[in-house]
Amino acid sequence: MAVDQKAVSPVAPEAKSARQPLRQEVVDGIKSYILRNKLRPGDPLPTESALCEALGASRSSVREAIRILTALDIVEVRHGHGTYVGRLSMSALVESLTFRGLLSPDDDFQVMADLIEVRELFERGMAERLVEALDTEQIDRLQGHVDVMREAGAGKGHGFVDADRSFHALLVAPLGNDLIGQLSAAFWDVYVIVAPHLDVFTHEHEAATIAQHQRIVDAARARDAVEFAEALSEHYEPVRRRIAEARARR
Amino acid sequence: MAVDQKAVSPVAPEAKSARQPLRQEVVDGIKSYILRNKLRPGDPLPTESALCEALGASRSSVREAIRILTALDIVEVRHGHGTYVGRLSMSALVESLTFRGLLSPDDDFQVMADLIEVRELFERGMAERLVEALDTEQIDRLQGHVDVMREAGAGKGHGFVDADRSFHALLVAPLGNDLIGQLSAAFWDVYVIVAPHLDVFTHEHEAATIAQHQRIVDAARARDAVEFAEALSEHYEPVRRRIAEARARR
DNA sequence: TTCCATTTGTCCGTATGTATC
DNA sequence: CGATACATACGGACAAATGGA
Repeated sequence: MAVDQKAVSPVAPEAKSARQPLRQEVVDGIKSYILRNKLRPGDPLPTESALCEALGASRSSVREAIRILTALDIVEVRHGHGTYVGRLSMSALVESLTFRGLLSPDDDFQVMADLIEVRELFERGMAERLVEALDTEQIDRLQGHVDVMREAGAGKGHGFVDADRSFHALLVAPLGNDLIGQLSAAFWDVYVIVAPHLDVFTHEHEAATIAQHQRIVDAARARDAVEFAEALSEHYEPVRRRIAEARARR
Repeated sequence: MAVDQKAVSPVAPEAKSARQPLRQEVVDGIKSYILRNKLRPGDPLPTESALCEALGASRSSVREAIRILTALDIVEVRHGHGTYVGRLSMSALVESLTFRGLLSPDDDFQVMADLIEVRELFERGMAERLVEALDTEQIDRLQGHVDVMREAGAGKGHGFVDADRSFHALLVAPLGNDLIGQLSAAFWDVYVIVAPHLDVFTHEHEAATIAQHQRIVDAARARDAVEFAEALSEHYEPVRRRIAEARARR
């Protein structure tokens, strides 16, 4: 049915100083269009040809602008279907950090160590609030993830790591701070992608890992913030050690 | 002179499942090229035409791939000069978070509140380590930034906010965790960009802000972690309050 | 199922703007 | 100043994917 708004503004004449590349104007134009019409993730955007007309740019420029916005997950394109507002996820951060981790042959281990440290800071720094905020149902779901880890074992492979990822996602959820949850998940993704390339062995000792997660759940159920923080330490310590070992191996 | 390596790999035939768009293959090809040759930020990349030949793609596809990589700050383009390895900064995160903050008319204040909470967590959660790690010279430099804030006042405008930004960047620097510093700076940038659009007044009371920073410096000099953490609380509390007030104003 | 319209993906040729020598 | 190398931008053409008739 087509939205009835006045369409995308035709790009200001820009007087003399057109220092800015045209595609950047198109990027800003599309951003403004989304904001002006208060679109939400998933909402449809005009077709490429419509954007060309509205913004007075060639299809190449419009497409390059869309590519930039796609990389930032501000728009999402479905081949043969259309262009839509993106999910505004942390995908760009994951890509960027992953590449940084893979690139630096010197300090790549530092990148990994930094990642883990921030994740631990999120959980340990919020220990008091977490043992308060976690309700019984959430703790039961945490226990469920630990059980899944027990069943999955080393065998099926990513059933284990998926449960681990979900566990930590659920752990920080009750904070009500989406940013922490998304950053934590993003760092996890980066770690899982980069670690194998650096000979950092993840989850070599499943049994120990499971026990550490169990201790975290038990501490949460007991509402014991100190024990909770110590359990987190015990969980992150071997991760730090594996990174240090891999670093020493080089 | 041209680097003498075997050039970019010509994209695997990909058997049957060529689900992936060609530009994505080009993206991966350029990434691989950088990794394989261990290039560093600032190093030159092949020209567009060279990449076309090497990867067997048209200029359009190569250019769109470059656009994606520039959005992630993995490559950097200088018009009329060439293409280079990017700085791998957090620019993509800033753009993405900024847009998210501007987009959501409902929970945009939540995005801002989350940002501030993470920044405070970085500094408060590291309080013990910070008062240990900060040496006299660094504390003197912190004091210098506070002095700059005093002189700048409300007058010159961004001399004040620049000093504030530098203060917090320097504050977390001794942790030796670049990720924390870069995230903290990125969140600051997002806050400064988004806040004016939400009628969140930043720095309405310069005098109070200066006093709060001074208290942080004094606590660091006294190596008093508890006082240090309390000073940080006093500093972040009015920020949270301003966001809450703006939220209530809607 | 086939056919068809719509939309994005890819390619090419050309012209222009920009930086360096 | 011109010459060269490179990125920017345009417009047209055809291929591929999607969804509906």
